[in-house]
Amino acid sequence: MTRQANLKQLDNAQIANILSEMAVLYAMHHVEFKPRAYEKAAESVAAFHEDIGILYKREGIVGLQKIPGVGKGIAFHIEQLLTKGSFEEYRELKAKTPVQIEELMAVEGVGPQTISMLWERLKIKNLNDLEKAARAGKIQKLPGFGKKSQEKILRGIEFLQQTGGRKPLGIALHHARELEIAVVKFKEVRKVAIAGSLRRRKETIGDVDLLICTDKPEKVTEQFLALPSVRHVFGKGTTKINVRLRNGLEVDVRVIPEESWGAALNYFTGSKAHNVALRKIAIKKGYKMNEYGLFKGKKMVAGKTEKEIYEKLEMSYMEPELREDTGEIDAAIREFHGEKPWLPKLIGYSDLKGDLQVQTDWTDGKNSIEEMALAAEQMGLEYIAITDHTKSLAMTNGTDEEKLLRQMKEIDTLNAKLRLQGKKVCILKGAEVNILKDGSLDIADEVLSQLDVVGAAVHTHFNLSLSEQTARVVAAMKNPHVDILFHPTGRLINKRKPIELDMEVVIAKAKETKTILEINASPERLDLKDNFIRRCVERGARMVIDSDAHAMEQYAFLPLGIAQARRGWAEKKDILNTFSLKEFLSQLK
DNA sequence: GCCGTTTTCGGCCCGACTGTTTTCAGTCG
Repeated sequence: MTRQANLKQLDNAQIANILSEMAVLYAMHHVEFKPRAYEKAAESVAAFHEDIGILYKREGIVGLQKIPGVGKGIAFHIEQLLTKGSFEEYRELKAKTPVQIEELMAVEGVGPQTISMLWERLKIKNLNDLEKAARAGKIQKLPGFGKKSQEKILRGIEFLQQTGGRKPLGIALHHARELEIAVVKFKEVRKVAIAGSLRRRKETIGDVDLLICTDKPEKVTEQFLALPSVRHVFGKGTTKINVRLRNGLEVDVRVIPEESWGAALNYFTGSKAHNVALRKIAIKKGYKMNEYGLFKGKKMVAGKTEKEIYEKLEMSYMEPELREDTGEIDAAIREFHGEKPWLPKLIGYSDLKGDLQVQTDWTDGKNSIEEMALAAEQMGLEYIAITDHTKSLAMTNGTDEEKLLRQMKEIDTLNAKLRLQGKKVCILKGAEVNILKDGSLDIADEVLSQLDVVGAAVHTHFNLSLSEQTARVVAAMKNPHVDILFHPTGRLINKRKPIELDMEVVIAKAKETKTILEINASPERLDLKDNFIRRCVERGARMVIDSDAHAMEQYAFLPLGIAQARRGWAEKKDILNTFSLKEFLSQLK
């Protein structure tokens, strides 16, 4: 079993990056069909629910071929990546074109053919070279290029340097909704909708797709371009405009006629993979499908609503969060024909009854326990757990045993006061206990046993090896007082990588020890992320969705967590804080 | 290179817009 030994530490994201580089390299050399094959494989690897290295250790090359879009050829390449860190074709192609593909591709408007030309003619290898060449006016002299292409490249580089490309869901959603409100006020606008990855609630957003339904496209585009929030116009046509807002967000606007509303909504919501799969099915059934509708010959047979399109294709309606071509279409077809397993009945956006991670001014929160409780009641919650940080997290003024006991008394007093005032919200005694390097906790069991709910979390030693980190977290889950594992992978979106954790083991142990895994809804965390949530659902491990609020207004994070749960195919029953207080408490250890 | 309600061979989604052209390639979603 040579494959057991000496695996290079390549994670899914790194493998996906190399496969996607292969796609570009083949495209640069005008190889047909391979680019799409590699790109598809890269997407599945990036979204795969398990660490591919672990999958390979367990099941070998045959296991790798279980990844959608990965056949014999690419499985072999992945094996090479895992065992040797590279593979022949990759080395050869890189030798021919030794350029920084990922950073060049990130520039808006730059694709494989441009990169190829830049290398051949100007020996441009990276973003730095590109910027210099553009500033020196060398790009506009290339065949097929001109002054405008050169300026576009410079703007693209500037944008990348400012933003790093993608914005967290929470921020993009907020800005997009403001825009939606502004547009809906235009007189000639009949309907507005946010589409794209934002409608699917992906954790980060490249740009906003805004659909506008109107009979007067010229007038509406004119009004839109005159909005004070529009800073720069990249392009405008009769049905499509592309702008950058003052807040840095890039927006694609499509103007849609009423009869095509559903087709356009479907088309621009994506994902691309979901669309491609739908269109293939449409073709098989003798239709043609585009953003204007579903057509039999020249006759439009559906398009006004998404539902009627799906029905014509003999599938049930799929919620936007499911549309990633990861099994939802098969499930929708089965459901339409009355066969199981059906699509999940996703947890709804108003299904949460509690929040199990709330910090207060006892540590690093902004508001008092009482303020947080009253705000929770306003949000329609029935219970919250106060989970201030514990002592080993010195920078947050963490609580020790003595302080925790005092806080418990205060919570008793407050609960009594709230009852007298006729309030319904109940405050649970909790803590966000630190998991120390060896998996033990920084608060004594005797005190933990007096709390209603105990959350444990990793806040230090992020760099342990896979086996050490997994063992550490499992040890904490085995503690009979630990009810919830908070933000299990510790990642910060666009800032900090997740800790090395064997999630298959963590999920199995969570089930075994009756430890709940948290979906932390804080916009910078969204941890667990969607693919792990889906794995928990499949394995029957239980979860909660928490805001991790450090201030009253942060309960508004909860819908972001619900969105991730929906992307992970979670139903109400999978998320324990959809239960009433009594039911919830009965589920704890 | 992948994949199968047309298939183990022969296909592989579709349209808008831009820039530099004068009929189209490249990029994007």
